[in-house]
Amino acid sequence: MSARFLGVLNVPELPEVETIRNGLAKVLEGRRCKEVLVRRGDLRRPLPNKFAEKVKGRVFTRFCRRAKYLLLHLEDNKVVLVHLGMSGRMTLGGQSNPIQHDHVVFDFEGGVRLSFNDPRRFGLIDLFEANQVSRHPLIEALGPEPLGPNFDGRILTSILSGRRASIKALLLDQKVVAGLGNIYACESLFLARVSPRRSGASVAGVRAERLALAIREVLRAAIAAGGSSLRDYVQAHGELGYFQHKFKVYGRNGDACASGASDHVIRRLVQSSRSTFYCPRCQR
DNA sequence: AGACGTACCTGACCGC
DNA sequence: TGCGGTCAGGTACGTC
Repeated sequence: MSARFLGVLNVPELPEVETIRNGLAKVLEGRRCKEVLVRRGDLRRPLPNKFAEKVKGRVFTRFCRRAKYLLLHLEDNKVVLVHLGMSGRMTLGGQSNPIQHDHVVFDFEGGVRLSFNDPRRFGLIDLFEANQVSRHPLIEALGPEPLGPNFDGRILTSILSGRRASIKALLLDQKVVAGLGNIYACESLFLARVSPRRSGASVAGVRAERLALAIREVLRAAIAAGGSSLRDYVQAHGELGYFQHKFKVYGRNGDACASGASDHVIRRLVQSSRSTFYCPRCQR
């Protein structure tokens, strides 16, 4: 098995984490971890004490996700929580020498190696009891899972009610909707034809319904794209080329808007010191 | 409470 | 070729 990235080229948001979860589960679910090597423990937070000793020898039983968090369940009712931050990747390969920024390396039976690689070290790894997942400080305050069965315009309206900040800033708040980052927040607002400058409270009723549907559609499409390249990857055993698909507005300042209207141009603006890309004519 | 600014971190990119 | 400056953004935290 040649080393290759099971990671992302841009920032990992919900769809990327879901694709990684799926890819890892296929290879690692039910496998015993034989060895853990911590090369750098000073991530966004320090690795838990004796992390390697506690994970070594355990079977990884289930691979789950909440928002942008990976939850890797162990046989002894513990959970390894992984957040990829800005630049984190999970690479899956054989046991060649670790490369730069491979901070934690897991060797599984069968000669499979999982590496947590994160140049900026904005990511983190934690370990705790499985029955504490919903009470974990990083998980507890998260907003609704946008692909969950209860996420719709009604619930979005109630979350946004009374909020005066811009809808764009609010979509980045993980307590409002869990799992969106800058890219899919922009893409969702474009698909919903909602202006990023609107106040949260003004997104209600039909408009909130449109936005909720758009968020789900954008995330589903991205996961589907990730899944299809995952199949290519499994067949080809090469490097993953996914998440290269074109975004409709993100990073496209000055481009023609996808609506096709000749006078519609994508613009960039800065909100909460983050870039927003949108079509001022389509999005109201 | 919520809105905002800043820090964390490093690779990529640009201009000189 | 190299060097310094700037930008990118998820999240935590401090401040008003």
